[in-house]
Amino acid sequence: MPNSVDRPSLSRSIEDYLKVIYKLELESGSAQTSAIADALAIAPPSVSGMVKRLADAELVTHVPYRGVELTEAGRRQALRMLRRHRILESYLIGHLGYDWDDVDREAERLEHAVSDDLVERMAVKLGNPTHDPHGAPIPSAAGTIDPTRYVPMTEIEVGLAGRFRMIGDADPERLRFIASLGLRPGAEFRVLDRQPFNGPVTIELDGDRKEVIGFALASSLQCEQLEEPTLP
Amino acid sequence: MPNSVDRPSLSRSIEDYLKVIYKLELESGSAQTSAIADALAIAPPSVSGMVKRLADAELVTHVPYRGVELTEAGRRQALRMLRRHRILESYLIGHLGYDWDDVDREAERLEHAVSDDLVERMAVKLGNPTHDPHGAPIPSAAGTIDPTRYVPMTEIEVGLAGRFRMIGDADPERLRFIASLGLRPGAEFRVLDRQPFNGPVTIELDGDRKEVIGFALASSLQCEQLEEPTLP
DNA sequence: GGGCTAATTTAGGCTGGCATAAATTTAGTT
DNA sequence: AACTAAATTTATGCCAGCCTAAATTAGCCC
Repeated sequence: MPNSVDRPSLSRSIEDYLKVIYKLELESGSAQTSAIADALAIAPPSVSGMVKRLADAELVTHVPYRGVELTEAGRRQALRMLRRHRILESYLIGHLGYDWDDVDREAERLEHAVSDDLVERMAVKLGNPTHDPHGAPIPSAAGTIDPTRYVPMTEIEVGLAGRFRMIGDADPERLRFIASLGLRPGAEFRVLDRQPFNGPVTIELDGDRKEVIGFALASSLQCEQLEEPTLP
Repeated sequence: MPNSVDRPSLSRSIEDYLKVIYKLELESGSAQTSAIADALAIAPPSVSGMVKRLADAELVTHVPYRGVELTEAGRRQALRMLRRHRILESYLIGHLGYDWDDVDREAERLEHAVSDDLVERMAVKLGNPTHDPHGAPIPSAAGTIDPTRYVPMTEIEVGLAGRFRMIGDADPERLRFIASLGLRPGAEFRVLDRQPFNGPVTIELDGDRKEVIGFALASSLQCEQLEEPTLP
């Protein structure tokens, strides 16, 4: 019996808050009330109220007017949710015929309902993957996660090669579009051109195909830089 | 797109009420406030309140002090939940290694979260089964269900043969015990003895093994009678 | 450092879903 | 027909989570 006693079972709402706070901390270092409200599509005062409850439960620390930070317990729960979500996505795609772009909604609903036991059974069926089909790292059951940081495609210099690793976005239309370009996690490319003023990026794929990608989209594509820039 | 518009999405609580009311109607013809309260382990006044809401939503008709009856819409939703539950159980057992006795809890949690789409995908993977591993009929996606009525083991006369078809109970301990007797859905037996005053039933299994089963347990075993009683 | 704006929190309200205590109805005696 | 026990409903209240409107605070500009 790996589970200590009975889970206090966080509410669905709290689980969502923790997930969002984790992502915000990751992206911008801190989680502010309005950013949380935006991400969850609720009004800022509602966030203030919930933040108080989260702080009471010692899942976050809160400095008034300054934002919120996950405690160790909060981080553990957030990673647990992330694991659930990504294992679920992987399983739905691998064993139930879901599409790359279509799977997020379903995983979002299930992640609040599945037991840890079920998640681990799915993980076993999948061969305990470390990355999901979007290229995102899957936290381990113990709560550790691959800390690799990627760079947005918009920051790779012209002339250099890169490898597309992960798409943070979950919008099905964007995912479908990316897939239609032939960009799947692991795909290599070379940056041919980068327009100034947040302009589009042109890349070469498979050694011959050229694709032009808008700035907003390109900056959501997390990549690995495969060559060092030549010093001037 | 089989789904009309967007589901009004019943709350988890309402889904549970409808399921319980359906089962009570099936077992005893009617669903009374206290029976619902018992089944859901909540206080009777809470049921009164919810019944009002269910009646407002036209899922149920309510005659004060007399109990409650599903409307056509309520019945449809109840059968939808039953399908979810039984498809989920079947899938968890068939594809994720869950045990017969262990699966109910997990299905109970998931049935409120899965989409219709996912349920149908699971059904396809299972080959669109009509019965779940406990022998219970699975409603079709269209909302029809095998109307076969079985009789409790306690009502089969001494000397006659029967076939165990279905166990209504979900208590893991009871399920394990039944399994340990070698009683699986489909198993044939012959009633050797039936004690009066709600006494135990003795059956013969596999042509030679004798088992004595207490009244309470035996009356939860839904069976088919395989021979007609000889007229006196 | 005074004042503006934007972010945040407080105040007060609503709904769903539960509870307990008290009133009411039903049904079964006698 | 009246009484009583059990079932049910009404009356209130609580908590989680959301809302809007109003007050407060932080950050910045001049």
